[in-house]
Amino acid sequence: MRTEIPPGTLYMLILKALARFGPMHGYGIALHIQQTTEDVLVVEEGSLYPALQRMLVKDWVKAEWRQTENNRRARYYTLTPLGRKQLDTEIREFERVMTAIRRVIQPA
Amino acid sequence: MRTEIPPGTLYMLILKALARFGPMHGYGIALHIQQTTEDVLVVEEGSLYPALQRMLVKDWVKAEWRQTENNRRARYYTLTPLGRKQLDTEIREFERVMTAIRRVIQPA
DNA sequence: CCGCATACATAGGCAGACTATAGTAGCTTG
DNA sequence: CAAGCTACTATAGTCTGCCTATGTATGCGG
Repeated sequence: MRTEIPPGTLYMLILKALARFGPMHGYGIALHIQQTTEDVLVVEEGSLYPALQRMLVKDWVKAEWRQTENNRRARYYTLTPLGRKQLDTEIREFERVMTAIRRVIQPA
Repeated sequence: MRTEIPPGTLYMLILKALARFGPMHGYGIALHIQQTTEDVLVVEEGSLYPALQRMLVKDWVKAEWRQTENNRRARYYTLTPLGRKQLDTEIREFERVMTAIRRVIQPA
């Protein structure tokens, strides 16, 4: 059963994918997330590409048109230093909030 | 530093509070969540009361006007059987999604 | 050459939380 | 005993952020 991406986690997932594997194109990022989570998290195209555009503006990633292994045109995204910093921030914040939620739903 | 309630988790937090402590009024629920999470999660009034109204309609809770310990008028909410079932479902779903996210951000 | 997978992009919609505002009533303090 | 603070409920309107739907283009396998 697939789920929507929990609001607020999309940037983090994308940034992390780029941090792990270096430059990737959008389609590849989506595929990676879907496969890593065994289809639990599926990033729709209508979510992904607008998010990548916003990330370009924020200077979290930079983009470059290249050829894929399949000989197609694709836009490869690379994490910038600012993007890496953002990733750290988002992961820390995520952990903080999840810890808080656990305190409510799993009392000791 | 306080955070917004992650969208999709509000019902779960409210339901869990009622499951733990039995009937509570809205204000008490909000206070409980805030204190349990050491001010990380603060439920705004404009989030809480509309949520409780929706939960009444869905028959997850029932409500009853009573006096508080401080001798004030307040509306006490009680979990219904359907509400308890909903809580179980939401917690399971939450864990499933969090596990998926961890697979992406904390690769083994 | 047809169908499918790959790949990017945008417009518009909707859910769900927030901000702002409003009101009532009991306690507390000077 | 008046004023102000706290407890408590409630609603209208806004905004953020992901989704649905749609359109375009191209390479490869049968």
